[in-house]
Amino acid sequence: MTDQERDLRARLVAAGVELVATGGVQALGLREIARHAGVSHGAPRRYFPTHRELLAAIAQKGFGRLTDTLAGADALAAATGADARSRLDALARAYLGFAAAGPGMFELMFRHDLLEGSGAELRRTTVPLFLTFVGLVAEVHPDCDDPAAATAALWSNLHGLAQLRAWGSLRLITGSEDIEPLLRAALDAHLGPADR
Amino acid sequence: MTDQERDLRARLVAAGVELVATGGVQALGLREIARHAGVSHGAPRRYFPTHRELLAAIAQKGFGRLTDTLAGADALAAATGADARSRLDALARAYLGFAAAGPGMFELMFRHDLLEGSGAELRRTTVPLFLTFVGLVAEVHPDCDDPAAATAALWSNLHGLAQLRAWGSLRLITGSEDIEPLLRAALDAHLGPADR
DNA sequence: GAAGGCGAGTAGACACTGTCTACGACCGAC
DNA sequence: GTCGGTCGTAGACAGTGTCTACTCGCCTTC
Repeated sequence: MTDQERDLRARLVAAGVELVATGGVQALGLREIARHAGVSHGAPRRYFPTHRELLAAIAQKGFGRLTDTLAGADALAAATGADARSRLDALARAYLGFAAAGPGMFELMFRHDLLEGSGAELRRTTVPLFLTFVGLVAEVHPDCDDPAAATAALWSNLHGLAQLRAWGSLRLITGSEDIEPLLRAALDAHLGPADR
Repeated sequence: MTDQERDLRARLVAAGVELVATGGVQALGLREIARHAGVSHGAPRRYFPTHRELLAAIAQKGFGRLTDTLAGADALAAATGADARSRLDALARAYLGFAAAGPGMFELMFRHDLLEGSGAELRRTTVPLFLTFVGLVAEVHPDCDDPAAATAALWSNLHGLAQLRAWGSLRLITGSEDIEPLLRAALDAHLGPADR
């Protein structure tokens, strides 16, 4: 039994991460998480006064993993001597990959009705990451007078693509589940065509 | 007492539309909708076997209104002799305006956990509208070999912007709630800079 | 006109949820 | 050895969505 297993707080969060991966957001009932962690339904209250605070902690874990995923992808791209455009490409794919790998967690992370109050606090984790995004965009568009706006526009496009796919709307609209041409179109639009 | 008030099915949907506008998705409890419609909690079952089917009907109303809103905005723009680019501009603003005017309904419409099964069916309403989008994009980009992909990319960007704003992430990232520069950046990226 | 059938809505039960409160077991400090 | 505090348990409570009688009023039919 590791320290992490001993600490109920961490155990509850881990149980939530596991549950949301297998059963989606609706599997994240307070009692269900407690059961999965092997404690009674009243136990979580000691660490999380309310159900939402527990969900927020689980989502926090998700934001941490997203940050790690993106940072890892960017480090990998940078290590191979990729230019800014290629690094943004890698980041975008890592973002969409994260959403596709854990759609339940991805949904939780942006369900502000479940995280209300702590939502903005949580997403603060991704701000430093956003700044590296901005730096790369500024490198691609040296003459852009508002790189933050351009980056936010690109960021929101990735978000939209991730959710279009999660909702299964891609097939409805384009007749195919393949997100690749859409991602390429989005990146080309925001960053200019890739020179390959 | 109008016909609509007499027909409980329509009355329940209307109650849901009203509730989601004032109290958000979490106000859409089955019993709460029934109360608001002035009937007992068992009554909806006659028309909607399950809670989700009632929610789907409410969301359907939302998709209808979105379609009307966008069609109205486009008709207005077209009537003033606007070119394709300006019409897309108007459509984009109408889309974001719809999301901002009724964030609860907008959230419901894309909560696939609540609408699962009927979600794709619902969104089918917007497909014809999407096709007019594609036509306008093809007009702006006559040499584009995949206008559907380009349109889906633009569409997803608008989606992302709407949700970034709904989550209050704009201030977090750009330091301002103003979506205008982001919308402008997105439209410029996907459609080229406006010639004004 | 009376009787039977049927559809619409009511009311209660059921299992479940999140929250709250009282209780008990444990453990280190004095 | 006893006290105090922490941690988890167990039950109550109001609320939920679903399911199942049951009632009432209307319409058809004889």
